[in-house]
Amino acid sequence: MDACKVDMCSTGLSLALNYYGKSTDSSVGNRPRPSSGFELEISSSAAAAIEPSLTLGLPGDGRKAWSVGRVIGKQSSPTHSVMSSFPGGRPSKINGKNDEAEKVWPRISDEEEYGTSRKKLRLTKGQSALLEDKFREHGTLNPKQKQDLAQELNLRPRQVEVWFQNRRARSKLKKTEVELEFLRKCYERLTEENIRLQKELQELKSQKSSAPWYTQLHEAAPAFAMCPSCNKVTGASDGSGSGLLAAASKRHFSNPSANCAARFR
DNA sequence: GTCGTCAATCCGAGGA
DNA sequence: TCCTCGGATTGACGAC
Repeated sequence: MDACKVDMCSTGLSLALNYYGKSTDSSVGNRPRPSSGFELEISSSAAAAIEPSLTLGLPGDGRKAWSVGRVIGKQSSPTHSVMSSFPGGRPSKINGKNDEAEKVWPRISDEEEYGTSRKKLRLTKGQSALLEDKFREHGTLNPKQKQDLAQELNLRPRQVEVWFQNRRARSKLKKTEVELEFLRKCYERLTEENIRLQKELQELKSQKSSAPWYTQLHEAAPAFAMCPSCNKVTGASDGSGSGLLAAASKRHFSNPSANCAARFR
């Protein structure tokens, strides 16, 4: 697992972007648990207004335990073999090149479904376009819609189902990539902000230590205020702590993660 | 138990 | 030859 982490000392915030690499090992004997995706972890050491820990996991939901690699040459189960869409001996090309006229809703006959070699079906542009349109309308199809669409495209319902399944998976992947890019940018912004705040804090600290004693006294004044009605000297009413640091952090840190979080809404 | 969906993976086709 | 795309398979899981 790769991870990058930044501690925002001045704010008590800690950020970690974890990447869980994709496991390709699908050995049956010692089944690993492939888990892949990105996870942004925002945690706060301060028991303050920020959520103690926020984890954004991508893309797996942890539901899947593992998957066993396919056995080459294995015939699929009866239910699946009926649905199989790699018919043996089916020519994918005519005269070495796909003929557009022939490609209009190519039909696969039943006997072609049980062949030995695995030929890849390529959907025509028209078929793909229609499938895309339907996908934009609804990400999943009910059995009736599936049947109708299959009929319209001259495909088997199973092929339509598989197409939607793959389409969902790939669009999710795409979305994950976009989110990852956003999180990276967010992370970079927060890192820069953190560096800037640290620098500013240092400057303020050095200013404070080098200032004359009466200036320091003046800056500390908010801790002791005069009540306008009773003219008595009292402690600061909001109890928000010592002037310099509190003011500085109030002025410069107004929830830096808010901008990033807002964009997820 | 059946069905639908998902994650992981395979693997043929085609382009660089 | 390598890489990417995309259609297909498989097994797990949840809902019913």
